[in-house]
Amino acid sequence: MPSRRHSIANDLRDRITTARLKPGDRLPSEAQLATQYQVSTATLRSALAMLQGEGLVEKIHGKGNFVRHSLRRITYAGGGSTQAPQAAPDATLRITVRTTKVRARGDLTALLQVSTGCPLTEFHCVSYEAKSPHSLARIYVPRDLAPAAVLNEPCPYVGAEARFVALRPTSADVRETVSARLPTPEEASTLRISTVLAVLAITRVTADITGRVVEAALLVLPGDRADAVFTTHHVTDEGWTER
Amino acid sequence: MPSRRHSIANDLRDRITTARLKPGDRLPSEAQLATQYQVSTATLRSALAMLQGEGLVEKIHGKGNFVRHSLRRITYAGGGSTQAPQAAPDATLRITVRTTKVRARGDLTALLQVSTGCPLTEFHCVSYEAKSPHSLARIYVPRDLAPAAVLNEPCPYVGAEARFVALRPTSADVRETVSARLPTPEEASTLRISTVLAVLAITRVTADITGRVVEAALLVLPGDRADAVFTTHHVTDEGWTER
DNA sequence: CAGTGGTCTAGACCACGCG
DNA sequence: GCGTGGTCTAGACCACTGT
Repeated sequence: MPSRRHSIANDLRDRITTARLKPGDRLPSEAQLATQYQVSTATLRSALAMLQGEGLVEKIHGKGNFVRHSLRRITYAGGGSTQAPQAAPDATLRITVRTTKVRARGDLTALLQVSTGCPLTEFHCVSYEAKSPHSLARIYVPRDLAPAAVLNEPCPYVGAEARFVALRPTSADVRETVSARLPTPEEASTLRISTVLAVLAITRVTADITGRVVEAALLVLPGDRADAVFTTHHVTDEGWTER
Repeated sequence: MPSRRHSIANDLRDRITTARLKPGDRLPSEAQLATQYQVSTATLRSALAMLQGEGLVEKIHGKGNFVRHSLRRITYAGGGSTQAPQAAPDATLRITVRTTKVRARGDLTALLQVSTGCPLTEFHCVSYEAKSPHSLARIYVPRDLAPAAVLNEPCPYVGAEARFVALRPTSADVRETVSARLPTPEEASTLRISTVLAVLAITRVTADITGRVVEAALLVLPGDRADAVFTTHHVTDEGWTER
């Protein structure tokens, strides 16, 4: 038999998916809902937690629980983004970039294959779609190979690597490691998602033909609306074919 | 100031990562821990929930809380697995396969590009590493193109597609869609993971050179120890165009 | 300030695993 | 049966958001 919180979650989920509760709507307060459902506030909150994990509800401290806007799905196109632009053509993404100079340490040294203390440029990018945080990226580039002209441009998290490819038309290898985890508290607040909503974490390392790593990107996408797509064309005789 | 449950989680996490609590160890009962930390059971349980989400602790109803064995990391190699076998060379994976005949419905029809009711063979695979559930796969193949000899073999979730490639040496396209989410209750119990531990869900669709979809695989990997890796070798002389 | 969610308590009762 | 975790209660007090 379903537990109380499952029943409540199911009921609220129904009301959301059948649009009786519409995106942006504020739910009754937790105290009111608890009274309506004849449960304690703790039980009601655990029901809401399930809906948060599914990305249906967003809690805002001091304001209430809101039905999330069903945002456009985010598609991250793997393989170095060569096949097509991955943003929807009509997507209006606003991107904030914070550029800082840092020095390699910890995992970054291994990713970039540089020694500890190596000077790097960090791009801390947050993209927004209509005020709603959309994705998060930290991109690291060794400072000795980043032309200043490139570094000072606004840099979409998906575009930095493409720009470098354009500048240096050598072959490059891209290695993308994808994992699923819960967000760090900081990531959760930046993306305005619940700490119980899984994120897709992509680590992308780009190397030039000499094997030198020219960029490492740590991307974080909200799991409720992000997919990473990788398309492989197996080749027998002829060269690559474009889709 | 960190909340009580954060302090407790941090303390227990320390005791686990510094091996003062070793893999397989049973923690004191929740009531005992609550007394030790001078908190209520509810607070203590929420601290344990954080550690579950990180994959450090496994709760077993009626038995206790256990420090998880740190299992070998799972690496899923994308790109159709042509470059290398993705299982560690010394991995001892035991795989159970349940083969059933089903008919296409719902999302499957779109994935396989067949009509509703089309006869399919479903492979329901669970792989184990030393009794510990490791990964979960549901693989669907249109029944009219699956040689019986292949279908009756034990079929590792990673190997079915490679086997088909070997049998039919035509070019093939592989499209892998990766997402992060919380497991369904069924997936959580099969993989013996917490329902708050994110999973990496990979949908892999393989097509032959004619564009016919020959296989759809739905893979679920525990997020605390799985990565999917995609490697792309860019070729310059072949005429890629940017944007 | 009033109203909201966030944390926490000190219990109760139920369901599971094992001897 | 006993000890374990799973669910739930009816509060209390704190922190944040708006007026």
